[in-house]
Amino acid sequence: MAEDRRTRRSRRALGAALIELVLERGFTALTVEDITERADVARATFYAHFRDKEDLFARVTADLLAGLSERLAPAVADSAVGFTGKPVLEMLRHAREERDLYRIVLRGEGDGKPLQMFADACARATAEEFRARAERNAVEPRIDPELLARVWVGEQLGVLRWWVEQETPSLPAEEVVRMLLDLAMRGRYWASGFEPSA
Amino acid sequence: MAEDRRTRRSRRALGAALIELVLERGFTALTVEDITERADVARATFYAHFRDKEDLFARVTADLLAGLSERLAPAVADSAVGFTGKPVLEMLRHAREERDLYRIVLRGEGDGKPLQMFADACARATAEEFRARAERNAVEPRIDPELLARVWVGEQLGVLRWWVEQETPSLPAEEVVRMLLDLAMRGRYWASGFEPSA
DNA sequence: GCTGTTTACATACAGAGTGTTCAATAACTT
DNA sequence: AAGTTATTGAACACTCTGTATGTAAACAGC
Repeated sequence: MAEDRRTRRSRRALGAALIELVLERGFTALTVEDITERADVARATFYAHFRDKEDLFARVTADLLAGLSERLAPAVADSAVGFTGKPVLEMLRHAREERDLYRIVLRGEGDGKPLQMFADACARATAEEFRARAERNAVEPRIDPELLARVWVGEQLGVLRWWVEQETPSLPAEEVVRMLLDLAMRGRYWASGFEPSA
Repeated sequence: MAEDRRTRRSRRALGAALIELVLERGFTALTVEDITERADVARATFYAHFRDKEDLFARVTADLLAGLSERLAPAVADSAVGFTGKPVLEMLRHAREERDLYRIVLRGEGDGKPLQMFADACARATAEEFRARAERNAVEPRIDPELLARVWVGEQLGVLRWWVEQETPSLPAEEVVRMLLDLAMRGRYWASGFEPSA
């Protein structure tokens, strides 16, 4: 008794319909009936599975996050310190496969709650990592770890959003990671070949 | 016949009520009646001024943006090249004064449209600036200007969001700007006192 | 102050969407 | 094949929306 096939069919159809429609019209503009109609499912069936449309959206994004962390686990274990590298590359690949959903989430659809929660979680973890490094090396960091974490996360999300919004990516994932690493190590002014101005 | 005092009173009360309530319950959870009740205004009056709640929100944020660019104009003129400096400092000060609204916008409330539009506008302008610099110095940039722009904007917004969300800022605006400048010039690894890892 | 104009108000209304319930039917599992 | 479980369409009360009123109040200019 793994799971009834009808249940799976309905759930998947509704999830897929939601993604399609959010891309077309935006989350708030949608009605439950819009979704069930696209999914070719009765409205009553929707409520048999989900409380409301935000519930459906929450589950879809939760699944995405689960898929991401599953893929990230080995990469993170590899690169020990410093996230910019294998983990980021793996995330870009994941984003390429699930581009539609990434677009939706990164646009902040659905009140932006999933996005903000993800960003905050990343920032907290990153800040902790930075603090741990400072501790380990017995250095007083000149840059506040909290701020550094926000810089890092903001940078990643900004680039990721840009990358998934392009029709056909102007840069392959590997190039993006290379540039980000370069930037992190040498700074922005150096990277673009100029001296600071003001 | 500058403007009827009643009109101003109603508009302001509704705008203020919206800001309060969005912070308390989030934009989508609000009804027009919630807003008019808080503003102590009849519901019919709301519709005399605004089409719906997104219209009200759009005007409130448009005013904020207008205020920002007004304050930014002289600072941008000063620092000629390179935004990270006076303009950013001025923005932080503006954010401190209008913290509630900044929180709302940066959380992506109201479908995140104002935020995304602002971010995209910044990114386009920044990318153009980077390209112009490369042109001017006749250098082939090792980092894609488009990506660099997204990095920059993502970084600014990430830090800004963190900064306005704190109850009492852990760092004064001047410190934040100093660190951002430092980061931009020397890179992240150097800044935190460590060598790159992977 | 008076006067004509403009705004605010309370109320009512139709329409859309929500979330729930129910009995009949269809699809599934074992 | 039998028993279980999901889907369906219909009906329901409810909330919110956006519009349209006539009336009362507040306003600007003289």
